[in-house]
Amino acid sequence: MATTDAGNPRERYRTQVRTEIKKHAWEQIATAGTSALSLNAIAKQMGMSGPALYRYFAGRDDLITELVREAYRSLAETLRTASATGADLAALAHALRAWALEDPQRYFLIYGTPVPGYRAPEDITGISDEIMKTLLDACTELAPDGPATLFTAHLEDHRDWADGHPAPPAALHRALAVWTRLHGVLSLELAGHFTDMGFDPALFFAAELDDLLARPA
Amino acid sequence: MATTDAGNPRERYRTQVRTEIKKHAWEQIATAGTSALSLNAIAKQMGMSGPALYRYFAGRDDLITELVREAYRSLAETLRTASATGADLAALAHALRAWALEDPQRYFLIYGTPVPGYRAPEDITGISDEIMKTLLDACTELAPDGPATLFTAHLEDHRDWADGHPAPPAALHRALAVWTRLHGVLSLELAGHFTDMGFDPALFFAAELDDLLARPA
DNA sequence: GAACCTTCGTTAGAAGTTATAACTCGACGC
DNA sequence: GCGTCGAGTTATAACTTCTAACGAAGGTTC
Repeated sequence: MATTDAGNPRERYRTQVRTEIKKHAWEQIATAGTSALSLNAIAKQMGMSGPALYRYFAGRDDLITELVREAYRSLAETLRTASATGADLAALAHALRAWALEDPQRYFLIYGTPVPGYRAPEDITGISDEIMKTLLDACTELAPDGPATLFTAHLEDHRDWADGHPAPPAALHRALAVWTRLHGVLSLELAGHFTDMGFDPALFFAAELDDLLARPA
Repeated sequence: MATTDAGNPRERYRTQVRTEIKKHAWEQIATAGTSALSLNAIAKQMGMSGPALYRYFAGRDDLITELVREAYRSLAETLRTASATGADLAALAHALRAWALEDPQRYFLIYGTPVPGYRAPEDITGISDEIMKTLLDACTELAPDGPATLFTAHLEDHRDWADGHPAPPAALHRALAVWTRLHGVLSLELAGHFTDMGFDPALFFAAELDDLLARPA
């Protein structure tokens, strides 16, 4: 929380209003979805009228981008602290699920339907790199090596995304599998595709996780 | 295409205009995303002004619901014809991927970020049941039985969603795994999370599929 | 202390959206 | 021929984002 609140009282007030705006924005998103986010409604809730918000955000897109950044930071921090307290891959996965269930729309803000033209700012991709790094750490720690397959051979030649991480190809593969499989279960659960199906999503998530932990590749 | 075009010329004109509206809507969605869909813009493209569209759709939500229905129907038909031509699970998976790549926003219309309050009409869940049925068929055909696990035991007691399908628990589990894992890879690929990572998404998809085909559980 | 200047919040307004109401016109059945 | 039904129109309300111009209140500088 020790974000740069410069001694300047003007600046301090400014950041405080910004965070209050974002707080209301998160509430709106959580209840009605990102598409229903309205600057006017936020302004009304804060007792000030319309265009005042443009002193704090360049526009709707800028606010949403800031929320995406915040979501990425929150996820990265969640996984970082989990990893720092000696969590293995399984604990990391459960931390991810808990974080996602805490606010499904926040999860979808990161991993949900993209807007065709939109390209995330550079600093955001940096945070996503950190997330990938903690995932790669947990995967290399789990099983240093594994059997070579067609895809691990391909990854050997295309490991730029690992950003110099010393993970062996099998760990790279496992990291990708963890990411996509957990996202597969999680996103469909959060989207409500499992409701009325009868089975327990938590058990299915655990089963997928067990499978990821057990297998060599 | 043999949808009920009643002999009534009035009715025929009506359905033709409806399909033309949907055609323009699909174009808008494909290029700018569902959130950017504008009834006004569609009307302008068709050379008629604004409120005329309300003769054909009750509103924006009604049009989108119809598009969702159409997307579900398209996917169900794609998988049905693939299955009818003797396709196994692998071919089914590749048909799914081809269908998704053909129009990513159409895929996200079904499996993307949900609107918190929204509940799909009854007939749509019916189509989704058919999709699940062809998936279950392919899974039972592939491996009639498999080892009992904790989750298969749970599925044994919660198989209402299979809707009376005679698939053994292992096949139920495999169907769920196929669904969620392929969705995991596909949705992240379509959302652009793999761009700039270097590896080939098609190879990763194939690797996940191979894993799904090889394993007993 | 007085003048200045930056920043905040305001109101007014443009351009866009969904959606409703009321009206006109044309085609079809009798 | 005439009535009815439906399609498309304009007008209007109630929204939205966002810009422009203005007033007021704060801190800074002389």
